[in-house]
Amino acid sequence: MKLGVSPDIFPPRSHEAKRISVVEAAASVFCREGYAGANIDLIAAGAGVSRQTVYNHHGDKEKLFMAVVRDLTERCNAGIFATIATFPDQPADLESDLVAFAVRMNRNCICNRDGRFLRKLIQAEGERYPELFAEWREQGPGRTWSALAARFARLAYAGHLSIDDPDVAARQFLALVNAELQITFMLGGMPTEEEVLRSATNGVRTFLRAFGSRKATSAKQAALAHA
Amino acid sequence: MKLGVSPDIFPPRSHEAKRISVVEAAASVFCREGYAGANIDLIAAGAGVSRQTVYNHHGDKEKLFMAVVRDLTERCNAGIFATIATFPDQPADLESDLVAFAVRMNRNCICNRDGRFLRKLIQAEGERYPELFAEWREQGPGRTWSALAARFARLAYAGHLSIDDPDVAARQFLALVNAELQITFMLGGMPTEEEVLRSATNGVRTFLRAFGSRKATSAKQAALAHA
DNA sequence: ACAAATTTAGACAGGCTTGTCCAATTCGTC
DNA sequence: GACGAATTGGACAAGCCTGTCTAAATTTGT
Repeated sequence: MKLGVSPDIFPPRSHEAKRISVVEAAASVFCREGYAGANIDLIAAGAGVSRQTVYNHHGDKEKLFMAVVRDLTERCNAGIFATIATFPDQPADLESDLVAFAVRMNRNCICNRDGRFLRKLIQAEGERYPELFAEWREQGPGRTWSALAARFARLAYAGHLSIDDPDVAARQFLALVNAELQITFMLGGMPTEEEVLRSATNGVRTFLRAFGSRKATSAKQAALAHA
Repeated sequence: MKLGVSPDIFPPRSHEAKRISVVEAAASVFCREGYAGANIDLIAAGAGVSRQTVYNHHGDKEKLFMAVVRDLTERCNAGIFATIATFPDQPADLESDLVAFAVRMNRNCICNRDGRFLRKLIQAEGERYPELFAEWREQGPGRTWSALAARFARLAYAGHLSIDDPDVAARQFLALVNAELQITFMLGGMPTEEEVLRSATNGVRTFLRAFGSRKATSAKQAALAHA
């Protein structure tokens, strides 16, 4: 075991660590250059690995691409469901709790590295690999919307919201809190913390104007009147 | 018809027709395969011309790509502003008029061939050609939102809506009426007429729950109470 | 119909990329 | 330290693509 300072930029890594490193670098290059434009040498260099190692681990370019997509899909879905678990089921202040939830959702799932990469790969190559992205579609957005809809339905049942169709409300919630980030997303950019917060704030405000229950609203107005 | 101008200013009609045909075919191939994956032979075949003609008209692959983007940007912006001109400034039935407007917007600008192609090119190559898409960004979304915001402000001033910030309302209107089409757009697909109508109907309903003026609402309720 | 411009098909060089092979080196583990 | 597995760098063939060139065929304007 070497105890001296290693001059290498890349410290020694295990077999599995290298496999992961290759997938990470591949994700970056596939996203930046597209599938056809991606260069295995560039990926190997990005991973700090020889080209042969890339082939040893993943066979060929297409298998590597699939590994990248599977990896991103899995991590993104995990992040999304972890974040949905933080939904404010018993809100202290509904508006600020929903804004905070929306910001978490954006920061942890949509704007982060994995989210942006997966979105770009889906947009660029989705038509070429239908079966690959069909899995994402069912596991990801489908279940996300259902889970979110269930949470909103619970809020409505508890009297915090007035919702006809929880599925529609869930989709519209996501659309609203991202309304001002569309352009940034389309160009693959990363919105600033301020932009995320502003979009979420405006979106939640509109969402509550549409779906806020009259009970909660009048209670709040009464509280304001008392003060 | 002849004005005695030098003939070389007027290229033969089929010359120009071929130029257009090449750009159209190029748009299709660039979108399907990405910039790096696009093949000039494929474009030439799609346009029904020889490869040399492609080079005669457009120089090289990059110039051809820029011509494609400029073409799509121009046509899309023209379509968007033509559609915004049909905004219901004096609505008979606000809800159904806004739904019809949203459907027009989707059908003529967002879901049509040019819209889908331009969106995909921006997503795939936007970071590689910042100056090219910066123009689109300013001429397109920026002006679209301003124009739409102005129309909503007028509706609010006339008492049909209750809006704090017309710019935010305009962006949220677009986000809401497209809320249920996101997945289809992401995969580059074309939503059915029913999907467009349903998304617009749900979106406008929520929009009006949030921004419908109390005057109009209470007038409607009064009318219902009278009946 | 004639002359000029345009288009075509095909060949071609040059460059780049994928994927393989191999000998030398390094790593992990005993 | 020693042994087997993994890794490296480089060379390599094969294929693809861009962009150029040419000579022949076609179209256009007059």
